[in-house]
Amino acid sequence: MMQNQKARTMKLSKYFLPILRDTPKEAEIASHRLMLRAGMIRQQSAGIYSWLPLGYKVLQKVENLIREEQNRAGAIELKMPTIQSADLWRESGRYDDYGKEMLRIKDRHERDMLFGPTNEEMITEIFRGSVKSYKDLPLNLYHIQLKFRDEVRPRFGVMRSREFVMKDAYSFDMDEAAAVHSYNKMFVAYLRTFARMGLKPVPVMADTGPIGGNLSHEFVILADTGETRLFAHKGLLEETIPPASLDYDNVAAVQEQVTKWTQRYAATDEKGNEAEFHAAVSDESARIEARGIEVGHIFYFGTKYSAAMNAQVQMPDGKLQHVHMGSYGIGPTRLVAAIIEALHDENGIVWPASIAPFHVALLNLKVGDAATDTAAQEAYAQLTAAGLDVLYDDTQDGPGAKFKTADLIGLPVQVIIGPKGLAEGKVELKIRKTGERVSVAPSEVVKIVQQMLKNV
RNA sequence: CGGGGUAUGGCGCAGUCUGGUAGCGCGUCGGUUUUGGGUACCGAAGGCCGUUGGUUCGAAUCCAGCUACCCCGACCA
Repeated sequence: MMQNQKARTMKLSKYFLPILRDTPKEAEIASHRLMLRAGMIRQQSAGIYSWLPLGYKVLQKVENLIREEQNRAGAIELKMPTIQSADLWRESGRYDDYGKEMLRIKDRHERDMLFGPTNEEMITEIFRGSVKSYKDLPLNLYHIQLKFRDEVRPRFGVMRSREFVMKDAYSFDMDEAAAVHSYNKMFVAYLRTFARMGLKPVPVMADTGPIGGNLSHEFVILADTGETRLFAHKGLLEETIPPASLDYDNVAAVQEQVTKWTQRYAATDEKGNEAEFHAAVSDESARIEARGIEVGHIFYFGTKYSAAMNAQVQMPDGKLQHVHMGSYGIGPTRLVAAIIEALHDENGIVWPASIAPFHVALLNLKVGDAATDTAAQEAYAQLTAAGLDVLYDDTQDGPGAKFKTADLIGLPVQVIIGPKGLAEGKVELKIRKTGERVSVAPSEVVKIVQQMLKNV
């Protein structure tokens, strides 16, 4: 508990935050530029990145928020290895199908191994070894783990990297109807996950690609720099997110949500086309033809893997049945970039409070001045005691530099303590997102900051 | 994999055409100073100029090969 507390708040002078003033030349899009400038990531080789402390903090918050919604929807977390045996993939037939995107390696005994690009085979192997009865269904297992796909052309920083983090969940059901409910639960969980991160998710019909199957949706965040082209009804952007109180076991209620979110036309350019779109949405002003970033993808693929790998359960009538499966992916590393892409301004990143690396940037404008130091230290202690994550800029930098840095790293609320304000008995608070500033008495700081955080 | 480009301190760049042993801005470190939107000054550290080979008395610079990285197209979280 004590250690958690320590890790959550930080003095900048003791932190590792390598801010860059100049933009590295390779960074073409805002999120990549800002992540490098804010000292969140560092490239190690093409498509492979280190996550520096500030970036890693955000990544962990994103992962934890995903966890919360996966757990709420009934999925159960486990952890599978990154290195897999080629034999598993030979069983499903994908060892040869996957091609050069799969990183193949040999161990010291010359056995064929691989760095997993996904885990359908492995989870099916785990399932079939332990689950034998329909009574143990439904089951949804997930993990959050590094993946490696040897992309032909990695680009845009962590937006499309070769090594990346993926949350992948796998559902097992006794028949198609039950499997669709499992699919629907993940559909709802995804909507909630992205919405809680301050995004407007657009679920679009998608191609099933090499994963296979016949029911699939991509969750896309609109952004000009996105690589997915999509056609969608504008109404989707105003649709209401399913509430946390939704009963995930209520099949009809969950279906109702999915129906609401899928009744309007929305498809990627691989699945749909312009003519079809225009026919479906006659009102031109209600059409969105845009680019977006794919942050999640869900599939129902029936018995494709369970049949290939012989994963069966015994049914009530005593007969064996191949289980119906689905898989559900979110890319937390890409998501961090997508959030920045969607939420930034000319001064830097604008984090939503739910995933901000710290809640508060505390700026001491005159380090070394007794009154200012004392006031800042007090504010630091009070905010920390109130359970807020604080990054206290206690460096010797001038005020200008501190303001620029604070705007760049985009913490939701800035608490600004300087001699001018203190002379009037005031501390200045600034909301990063709106730029709105208010001056308050030092004793009010915690209360007002908490109010501000509720709205961002 | 096809097309285009780049490689010089942590970041951004100049120097290459016209060979003579490396420079600027920012950052970093030490000090002084300053402090309400990148404060100023003094001092310091840091680069076998991507790599291998060649030409030459001498190569960051000329020639050849290789490698890495970036950008534009087909795949994905």
